[in-house]
Amino acid sequence: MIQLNDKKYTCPIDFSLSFIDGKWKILILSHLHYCSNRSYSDFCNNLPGVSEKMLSQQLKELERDKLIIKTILSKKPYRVEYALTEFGKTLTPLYQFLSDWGIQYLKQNGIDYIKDQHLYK
Amino acid sequence: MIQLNDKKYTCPIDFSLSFIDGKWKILILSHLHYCSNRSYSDFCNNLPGVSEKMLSQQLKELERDKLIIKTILSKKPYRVEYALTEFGKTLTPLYQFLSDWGIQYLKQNGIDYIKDQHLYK
DNA sequence: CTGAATCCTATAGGATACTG
DNA sequence: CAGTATCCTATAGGATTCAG
Repeated sequence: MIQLNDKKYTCPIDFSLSFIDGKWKILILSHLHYCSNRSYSDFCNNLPGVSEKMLSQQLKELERDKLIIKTILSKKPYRVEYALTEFGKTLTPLYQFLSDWGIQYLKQNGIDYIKDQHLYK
Repeated sequence: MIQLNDKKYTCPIDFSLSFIDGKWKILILSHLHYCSNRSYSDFCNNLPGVSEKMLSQQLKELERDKLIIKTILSKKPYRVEYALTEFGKTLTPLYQFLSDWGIQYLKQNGIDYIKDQHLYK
């Protein structure tokens, strides 16, 4: 049992997972990976089904864990943008793998995501 | 929006995640990766905190998704063993990365998991 | 030993309305 | 635009007991 900051983890993987648990975190991170500097509403529009509550909650946790950083662009009109930190970028192989793995498996099920990407908007 | 078998996914990553969601799946899979052919009670003993309900539920889903396979070793006494399928092994980079990433980050927090692994049993 | 079945609770998560 | 706050529900998940 690993202990760090009053929390316990059964193994390193369990520890890693603690950064990316929650329904939307990996999707938020990967969106930032493929398209950096996104606004709050960008996420709303590109994460079908996310509720505002979850979005702001997960964004806050990701920010707390230093995986993303929020920059206030202007006070009025109030504008912000989110981006991956250097630390958040160290998870790049994760997004990449999950994406590649999914694409490959979808292909075996007759769905060519790359070729027909425009269909899946 | 990608549709497959009556389910919808926002992107390939979302699709991949559908195989590994649930609190214990990745840990179960990684345990099988590092130590193949485990029995039901092996999991009970090596996944601190897992309830029997969750364990059997997640094992069943993993089996349904063809990521693991259950072999009945003997009828009486009733004995089984679980192992990764070839398909399940295609997720190996995932376990590996999450493990490496966690170990590295732990190290930066003064925890040398490799060297002191015996302490974390 | 390997689970399935029940029952229960906490929390994840959604919908909506509101604020600077 | 970028969130908060509130209220509500569904489900994840735990504890325990039972069964082949």
